[in-house]
Amino acid sequence: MSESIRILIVDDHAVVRKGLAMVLRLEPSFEVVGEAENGRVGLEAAKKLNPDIVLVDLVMPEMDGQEMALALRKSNPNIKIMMLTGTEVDDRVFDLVAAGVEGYVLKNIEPGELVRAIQAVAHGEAYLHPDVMKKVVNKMQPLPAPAISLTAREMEILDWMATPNTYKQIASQLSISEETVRSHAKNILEKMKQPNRAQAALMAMKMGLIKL
Amino acid sequence: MSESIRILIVDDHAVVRKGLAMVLRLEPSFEVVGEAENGRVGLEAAKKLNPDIVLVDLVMPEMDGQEMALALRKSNPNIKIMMLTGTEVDDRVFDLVAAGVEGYVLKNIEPGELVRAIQAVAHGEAYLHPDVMKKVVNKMQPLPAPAISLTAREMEILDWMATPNTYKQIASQLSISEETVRSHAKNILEKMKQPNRAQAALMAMKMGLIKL
DNA sequence: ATTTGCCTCCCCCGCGCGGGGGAGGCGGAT
DNA sequence: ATCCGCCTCCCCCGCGCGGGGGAGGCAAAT
Repeated sequence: MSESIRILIVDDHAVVRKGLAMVLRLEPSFEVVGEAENGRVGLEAAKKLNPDIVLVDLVMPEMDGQEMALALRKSNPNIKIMMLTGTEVDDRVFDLVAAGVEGYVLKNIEPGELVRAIQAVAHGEAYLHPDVMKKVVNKMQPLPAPAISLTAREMEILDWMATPNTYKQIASQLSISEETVRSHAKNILEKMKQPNRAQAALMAMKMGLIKL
Repeated sequence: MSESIRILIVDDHAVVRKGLAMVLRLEPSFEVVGEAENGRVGLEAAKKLNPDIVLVDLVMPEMDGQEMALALRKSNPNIKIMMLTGTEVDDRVFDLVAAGVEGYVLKNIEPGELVRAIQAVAHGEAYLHPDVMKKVVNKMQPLPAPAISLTAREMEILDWMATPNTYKQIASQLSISEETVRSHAKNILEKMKQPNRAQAALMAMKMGLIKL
């Protein structure tokens, strides 16, 4: 807050760059330090200028925003990345947030909101457009478990089946016979329609049945 | 937008309830239709009043916000849930968003922001406090891969190791000898320091090395 | 009181797999 | 021209595990 926020704008349309720059310069605490017309140029500019944050258009010729974001993340992890796209939420957003992109806004955002978004991201927060956030949150929700009803004991065994322990080891942990564990395991595999421990464990993880 | 947003407030502190109600009534499009002092009461009130959205304090006696949210989600999935907590972001937030809670704000939120958050959630968007969002996004990022460098071929084999196929089947798919697959598998397990296919597959999934 | 679901325990068989060894060809790096 | 990483292929051993049986006890539901 004490120092100004140094911004680099990367977009293939000159009009958009100029427009963004104009809007952002209205904010006294912002300093637009550079512009670039595609990912390749933007990447080099970012390395030279070392801005606090880069505003990157997702769709660009030569090198798009996705590639640039991944590359920049590797070379300069301290530079925050704010992704800009059209009104549609792209599925690439998952790869982007997974890659550590801090911000994601749509181009129809209101200037005031954009300013707040940039401030938030520059201060170490994450800012995702509501639509994007909703998509991300939805993605987190475990898949609709297709009618798999395991008993409490079976859930417990399933947890253990996702560990390196052998059935014998699991048995001694639970103070029951190995045969009992094998019995439960058989029922679990049948209920889950999985051929072995490995697949059952993977399926359980996908459905959120077991902790990661 | 045409109709007003009907709100139910659930918090164990009367002062907080009154304060919230007062703030929210200032917004003409809001209608506070009820208050409750704990989850159990709030749950019944919600079923009777069928509000558009419930503001729920996370920590309450008798039945806390988590329990209430899960129960309400089951009985009335159409009612939006906005969780309120102190200044600390609780780890339960993961279970909550996974359960489908649409909103999560801290109590030090500014009134104007709270109004906007409620409007956003009521309109079907998701609103998470920036700190919460950051935590959630971080959770999505694959764990920092601790220096596991697999060759291209090994990555390919690893993918297959996460499937139900036997090494023999994988071999025939790739048109190589089963022995070669076993060879790669041995190297992979050693590099990943995992005792078997199952653990390697789970680890690969956690690290985002393989698709879900 | 009978049924039903759940947990418990037992036997046998075959095979997929982990772990140990070794070896040859091929391409890039130096 | 030599070295080294990668991919390829081979052998043997032991055991963990999947799949097929069956059985008894106990509590809740009916």
